[in-house]
Amino acid sequence: MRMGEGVEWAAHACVLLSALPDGTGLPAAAIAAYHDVPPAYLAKHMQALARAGIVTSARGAAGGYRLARPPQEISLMQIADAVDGSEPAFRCTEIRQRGPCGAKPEECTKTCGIAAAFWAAERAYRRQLEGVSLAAIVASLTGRPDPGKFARVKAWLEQNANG
Amino acid sequence: MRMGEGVEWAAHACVLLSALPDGTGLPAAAIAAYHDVPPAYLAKHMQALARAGIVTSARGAAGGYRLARPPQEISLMQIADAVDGSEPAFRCTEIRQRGPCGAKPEECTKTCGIAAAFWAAERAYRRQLEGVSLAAIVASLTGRPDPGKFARVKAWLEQNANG
DNA sequence: TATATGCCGGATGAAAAATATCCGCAATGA
DNA sequence: TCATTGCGGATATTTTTCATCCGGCATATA
Ligand code: FES
Ligand code: FES
Repeated sequence: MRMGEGVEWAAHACVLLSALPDGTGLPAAAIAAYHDVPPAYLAKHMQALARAGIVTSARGAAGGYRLARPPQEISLMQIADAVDGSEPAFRCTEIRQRGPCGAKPEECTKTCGIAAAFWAAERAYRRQLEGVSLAAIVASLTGRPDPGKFARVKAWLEQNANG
Repeated sequence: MRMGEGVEWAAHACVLLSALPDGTGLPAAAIAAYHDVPPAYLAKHMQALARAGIVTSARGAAGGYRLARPPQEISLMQIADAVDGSEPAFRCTEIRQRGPCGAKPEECTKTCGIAAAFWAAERAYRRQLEGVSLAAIVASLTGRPDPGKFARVKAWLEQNANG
């Protein structure tokens, strides 16, 4: 069971966008350059974030991406859903209805206990991620290591942001 | 993020094995026929269950599979791990160390907050599945619909089991 | 011992999904 | 007008999953 690597890219992109000065936009190409990932592919993921309403996009010269909401109101779950899809990981194919002793459809009014257990576990997973906001992530990242780092990022942003 | 469909097969296979009379074994081909799934492929998953110590296998005439432990001591998590692998779904590629403002390795002594959040959610998922025993699944399945069903399964097993 | 049964593991192939790129189009500001 | 930038679709490449097959070995039964 593996999650697409685009989720890591998108989450870090959102962290970067959270440091973007108000009223400016950051082009997808700049976000890709910052993280050293393929620009065309990251652009796809940014489009997914835009469709999900997590970031807003402005086309044309002086355009780019910025967060659609304050970081407190963006959760990791929303980012992962936008990029990786929100379908359940466990897919029940109603195997209990197949074979020589298969249950008849009218006997299967309630979901199979196995599927129910997996889906309950996925709900626990989702509940956990819904409780982690982008703001909390940023706080855990910027607080620590070296104040110069934040300044360098800010300088890079001012050079590469539009607006 | 999707889980292999072999997990559903293996879980149902374990449910079936839990109804197997003591001292008998059920060949992989019989398990496949019971669920109407490709025999050769299910055999692979059964081998994985055997390697994980969830079922034991007996070769030769009158051989087959049976549970290695009582159903109370088998969890859905163990089955999923055996069949689908136990690697974390979220893979951190240390993207924070890349690009023009990348952090130096010596700054990255602790795991990135994003990866930590995803892995914490996966722990919640695992904790949930570890709490569901095969015995609980069987109870939720056999209690309900129709007593004749259980008898039919038993009869099928007696016809197809070895031992 | 001979034979049939049945698991084991590796090799192989087909199908699907993830990864990655490109291009034409529309929108926007200079 | 013209350069810039996001949008969406089409396409190509790589990786993973799904599935089958076969030779080898172990075991029970006759
Ligand atoms: S029938 Fe799909 S999990 Fe039981
Ligand atoms: S560097 Fe991998 S999740 Fe942050």
